[in-house]
Amino acid sequence: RCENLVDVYFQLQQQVMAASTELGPELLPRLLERFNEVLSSLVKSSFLVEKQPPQVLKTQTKFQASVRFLLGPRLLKAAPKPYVVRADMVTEKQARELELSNYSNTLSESTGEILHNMVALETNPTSGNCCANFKNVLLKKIKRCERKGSESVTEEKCAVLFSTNVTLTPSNVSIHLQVLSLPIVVIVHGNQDNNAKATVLWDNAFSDIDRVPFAVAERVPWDKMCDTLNLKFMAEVQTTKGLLKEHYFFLAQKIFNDHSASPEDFQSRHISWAQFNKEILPGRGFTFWQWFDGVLDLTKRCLKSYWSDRLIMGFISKQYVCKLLSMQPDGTFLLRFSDSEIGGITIAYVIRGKDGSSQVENIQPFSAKDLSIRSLGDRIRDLEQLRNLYPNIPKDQAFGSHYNSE
Amino acid sequence: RCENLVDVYFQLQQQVMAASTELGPELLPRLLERFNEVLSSLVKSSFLVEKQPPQVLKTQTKFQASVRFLLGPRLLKAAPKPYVVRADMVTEKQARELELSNYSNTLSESTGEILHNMVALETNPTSGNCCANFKNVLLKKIKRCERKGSESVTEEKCAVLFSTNVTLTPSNVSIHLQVLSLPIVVIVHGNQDNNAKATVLWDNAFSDIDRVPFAVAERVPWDKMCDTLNLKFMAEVQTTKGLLKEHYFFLAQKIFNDHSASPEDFQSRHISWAQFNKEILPGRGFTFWQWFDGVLDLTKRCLKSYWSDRLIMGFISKQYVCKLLSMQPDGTFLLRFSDSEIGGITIAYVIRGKDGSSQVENIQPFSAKDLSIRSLGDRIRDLEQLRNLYPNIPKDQAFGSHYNSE
DNA sequence: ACGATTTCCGGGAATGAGC
DNA sequence: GCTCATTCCCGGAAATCGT
Repeated sequence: RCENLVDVYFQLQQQVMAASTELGPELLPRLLERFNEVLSSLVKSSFLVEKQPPQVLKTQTKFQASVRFLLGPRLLKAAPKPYVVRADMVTEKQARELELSNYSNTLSESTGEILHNMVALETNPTSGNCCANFKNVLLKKIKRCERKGSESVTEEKCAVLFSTNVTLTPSNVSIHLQVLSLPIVVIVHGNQDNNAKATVLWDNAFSDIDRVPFAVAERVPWDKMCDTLNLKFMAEVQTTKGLLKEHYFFLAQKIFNDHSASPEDFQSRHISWAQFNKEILPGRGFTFWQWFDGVLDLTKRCLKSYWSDRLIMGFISKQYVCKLLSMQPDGTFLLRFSDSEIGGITIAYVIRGKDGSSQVENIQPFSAKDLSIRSLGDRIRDLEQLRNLYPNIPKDQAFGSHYNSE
Repeated sequence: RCENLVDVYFQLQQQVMAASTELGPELLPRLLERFNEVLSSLVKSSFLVEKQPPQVLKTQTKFQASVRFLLGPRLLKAAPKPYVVRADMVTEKQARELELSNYSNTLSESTGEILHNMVALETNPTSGNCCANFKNVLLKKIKRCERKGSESVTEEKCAVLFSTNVTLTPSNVSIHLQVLSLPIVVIVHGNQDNNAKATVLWDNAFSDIDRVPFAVAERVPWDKMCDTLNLKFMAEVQTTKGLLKEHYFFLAQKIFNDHSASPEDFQSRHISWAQFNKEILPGRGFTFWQWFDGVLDLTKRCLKSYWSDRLIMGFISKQYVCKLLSMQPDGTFLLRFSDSEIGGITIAYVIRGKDGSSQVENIQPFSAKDLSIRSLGDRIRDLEQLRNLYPNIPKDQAFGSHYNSE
């Protein structure tokens, strides 16, 4: 597709050249200059990141990336010595300056050394793709920017700048190609992964297509956030069963810390980045996202099939569960994610005395580690006091297919 | 002490110089040359490794070492710019060549890059020590030698060569100082630690003082081995209670795989390196040393106090235990190290029926991990069938001080 | 003193080398 | 296919930084 444009370009150029005598000495140079501009911008925009580096990037850990020069096969046919593409870390500020200069600047200082960052731009003879494949790249160390106030390192976005100089074959024009990766959060330890993922999620979900790098809204409509959380949940857990209205309502209550508003009230509200992953949930030791990510992780690792069978109510408050279960017969239970513990799921069940009194109990939440020792299904089978999954499915019917053979 | 020798040397030299005219033109040059030799050898032998690098050295892991130039304070008083000592890995072969050349050669090729291997030789003003302190050294990668046949990388010995050039102040003589560390086994992963420790233990215990680097006997008298194991055991476990005659007998039976010889027979035997840590014990998946080191580790980590109270028979065969216990009353037990499992301790006890029949049981051995969950003492308290520690100490009396509060 | 950030490194798992 | 050797990297613990 891109090649066609080049063909058109060259045809046009030839026609102009053929008609050069007729065009007169004033028009011709201006036309030729215009041609150069067009070619240059065409060529530059055909230099793309094919495989993005990981957006949460850990130092001292190998990663992969690749760039592709779409017009390479067309314009670099007789490359004498292979062109080399280099990859460099750039800060958000550097990226912004590059963008402003329309990618004509070259990079001054490095913000972190990348090992094996020079790779030949090669045209694969079979597929005809002109790529530079960074297979063994590793960020040695990151130089952090000066941060203002409460900003944490996991809110800091950088990018990888891929750049090379090529000489186009027919015209012998030398051209500097540069392209930026998507924004990247650099971490040095797994304990920063959570927060880095939040930054990336927020950026990917709420940034405009053509923004100044890497500006993104500070607050967004809650229903957009819901969509984002839902997509993230389904992608992460690998399930087709998404979040439901009631789940969103519960999540809204949690993130806004508002237990009086109605579902409709929340619809029109806005949620800020601070509420999402900076402010600690009241009475807890973690943020909304840290909690939600814990649920993602637990569900992905241990509860995928249960969730997909809709056996997990999950996103529901303890109080509401209490209300629901207290009207149910003895041994009715349901599953909800722990509010107090990251990555925990708990079983709530009702004990009903002969006199009709009812009491709702919550079992100490299970972590992914617990469930890897003995699965949720088996644990449910073990517990005699559990009879029916809310509203009233006999537990063996609901969970039978998840029991492991004794 | 060393300084005194230098003083004597200089006095002697001055006397000779004073008498120079009397000595005549033939004698004087020869005397002076002799003086130089003496000074040189004196100076060279005052360059020492103060703190040895770890003899089991893992790549990519920081370590420390230091060298000291005893005559530094005496002979380098007015050093204009600080002298730099460098540290390099050398193979056994290189070490041998250095030794042969009497440390006059310089190193040709490196066998592994050491990071931060250049350190200033500085005289501490308060203590007056002239040292180069390698605080932050790290072996990046090791180049292995070609190995013959069944040799494993953990049998390969190298060393660190410390070297520097200094100019002595009074005489202005320049001199090249070199000194080798003790032999070192380089590993790349913790799973090689065992075998590397075996090589080092064997080398430290059985090498001659002045040997060609790093020659060591291939077989040694068993009683020397016993001493070595005993010293190692006490050092490692940090106990004053060493191994006993019966323990040596059991170890001999195990390592020689000979269950008919008497303790005296073993006394005169020789044990080979292969028997120590190359040959797999019959029917087991490990060598003698691997097993013994497992015992060391377990005892050091979980059983120090029990061993020091002599509550652990430990090194005793299952068969012999059976014989001992079967003549004891019901519930008599003792503790022995597992033969089949590395780093395991098992409880053997006797069950005596009312008819006088007896049966000796062995409890599934406990590992260090098991014992860190619940200690040995508490486990013994838990087990109702255990009554008296062999020969006949009530268990609460023997182990009472090791019980943890409930 | 505390939380944030980073370094250090043991050890499981994957990969590669040699047979 | 196995064993030996190495690389890769998670995540606990400790050190260090910043305030």
